[in-house]
Amino acid sequence: MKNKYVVIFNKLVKKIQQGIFSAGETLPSEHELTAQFDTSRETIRKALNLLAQNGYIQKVRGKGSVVLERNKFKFPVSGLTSFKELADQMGQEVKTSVHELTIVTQASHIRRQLGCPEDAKLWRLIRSREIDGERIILDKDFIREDLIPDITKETAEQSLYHYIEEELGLEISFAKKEIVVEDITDEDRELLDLNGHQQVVVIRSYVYLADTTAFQFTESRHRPDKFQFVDFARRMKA
Amino acid sequence: MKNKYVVIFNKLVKKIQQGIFSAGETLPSEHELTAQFDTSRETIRKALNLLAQNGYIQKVRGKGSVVLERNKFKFPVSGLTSFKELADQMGQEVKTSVHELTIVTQASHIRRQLGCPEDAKLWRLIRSREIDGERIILDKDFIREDLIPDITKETAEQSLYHYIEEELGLEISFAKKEIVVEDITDEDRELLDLNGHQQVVVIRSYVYLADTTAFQFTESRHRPDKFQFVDFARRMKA
DNA sequence: TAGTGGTCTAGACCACCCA
DNA sequence: GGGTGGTCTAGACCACTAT
Repeated sequence: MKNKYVVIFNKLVKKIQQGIFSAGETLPSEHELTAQFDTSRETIRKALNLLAQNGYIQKVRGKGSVVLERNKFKFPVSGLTSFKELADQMGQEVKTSVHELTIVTQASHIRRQLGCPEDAKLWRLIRSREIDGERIILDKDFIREDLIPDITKETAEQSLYHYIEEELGLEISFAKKEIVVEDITDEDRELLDLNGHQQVVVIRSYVYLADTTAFQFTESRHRPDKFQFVDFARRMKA
Repeated sequence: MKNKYVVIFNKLVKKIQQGIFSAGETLPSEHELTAQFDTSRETIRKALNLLAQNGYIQKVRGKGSVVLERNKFKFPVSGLTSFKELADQMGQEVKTSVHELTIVTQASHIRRQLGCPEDAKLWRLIRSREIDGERIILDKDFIREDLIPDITKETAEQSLYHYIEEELGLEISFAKKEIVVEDITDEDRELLDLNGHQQVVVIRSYVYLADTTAFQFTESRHRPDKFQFVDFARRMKA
């Protein structure tokens, strides 16, 4: 909350959410905002770029920054969100069960994908997520033990990301994801309430730290009727 | 190709693709690049931000811009890509069949979502996509007729986006997407080679022009075994 | 300590939109 | 023509990483 442009971004988000700036209208011009926040125009522009990237506004040359409607979709913040954040946002009751938490020394293909030493140990973590009394999601993680040394059943049941970012002070930076649909496995049958479904939606992701090291591979298997993914894509600009 | 930072971005991409800068190494420092390209540091930073947004590099404070590996996933350019671009990238033989191309005056719920006048007409376009001899994808579009007046069977079979951007000179800006899995309909059964599948992956999207007007709603229905979505998410920064 | 990227400033000129 | 956002410059100071 220190960066000036982040502070300004947050203030503008609040005003949009409160309806002080409402959809369809334009924000005050960059020049005006520069005066209001007593800063430079480039700083204002950084704040506005953040608003645009998060789908709050769209900038139109010669016209202004138009406030967009944000309600047609509920946005679970496109991209990097932990399961817990998502569940909290949805306001649903969620129960996580840890089925396996072990150290493995095999799985060299995953070790290679993560780009870590051949002798590195990996955590193997299997969790199911129960929402409204049904086990709907199966999360299977491989996590580098040399980077994240202490994982307990308790942290795995709570938020792993919170532990990594807050307690270990590591910064999670980006993730590559793949979404496909696959036939169910015996493991799915055992650990999920499939309700007759024969396929699951599989999200595979590699998660990277701020120093470019990959530390986690996750396979998240969702029952199709309870799966939703929302995305907000825009043409890339600087 | 006029903007200085875009030109620099393209030159750096080429060098990375040629392996002149290879994965794991760092690019020359911003200071150095400023001298090399005879420009200001902020301009170099814009080019580097583009590289980062497109997954070519990751910047690490105090260290440099690290070149990332780009081959673990094939990236079909996250976000806004037309079907034709995608198919071209994959190098697959694709055949598009137009099943319906009409003007509708009902469908007021879609008209409301698009935020267009109640009396506006909408194109209704239904196409199937055949890849390797199988009809795998069913695309159902609603398009504002007041913005895109002339759609022929031929343009619908070729690239609609090419027509909109190149011929009409409209700039497509961003899209909101939702991905879910649904049971098949009679229409799916009729127009797709489902190969026994009982569900399809449905991508619903609203597509916006640069002036913030929504002009298209698309429902793209994919046979699950042929569906893949790749995403490259990063923490948002300015 | 030297070098890196991150932020911030105060100007400038341009392309575009609208009255 | 006056206002808008888009680009670009030439500095400055800071936080971080390496050695």
